[in-house]
Amino acid sequence: MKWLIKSEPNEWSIDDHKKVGETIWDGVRNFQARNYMREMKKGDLCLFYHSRVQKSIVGIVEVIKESFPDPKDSKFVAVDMKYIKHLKCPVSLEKIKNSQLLEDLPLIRQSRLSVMPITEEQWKILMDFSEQGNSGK
DNA sequence: GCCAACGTTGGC
DNA sequence: GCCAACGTTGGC
Repeated sequence: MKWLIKSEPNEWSIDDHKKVGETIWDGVRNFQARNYMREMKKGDLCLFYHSRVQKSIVGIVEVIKESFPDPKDSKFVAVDMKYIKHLKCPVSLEKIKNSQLLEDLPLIRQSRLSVMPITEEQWKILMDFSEQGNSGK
């Protein structure tokens, strides 16, 4: 499956993730997001979204270890993620909103959800956007 | 920085 | 088990 995960770049950015390569993805404190994380499989790819400050999808990471109890709160779960790459051009929230093809993305529908599944079709559209440029910063 | 939306908590 | 109060997220 494919996913989209959010992070505030002030707290954890795609650049931080690039530096360390592989790291734990923890701190998710929402049951719906947790349930999605439990479904993540090794090898699944995730879009990395910067919330608040940049509001753009900026890169791709890969699940390298499936869900295990969050070390800080065992009611929730964490996974391990490996940095794959930055997108050629970030895909802004504005651009996603303007695309009718993506209006069903939970990112639009449910702005507070921090982990969400992405369909193959949505993934493909977003990959196209990331190649096109002029997506704004 | 504000505040709407929404998830969670806790008193009843 | 309901729902008001509270806390947090994240777009604007």
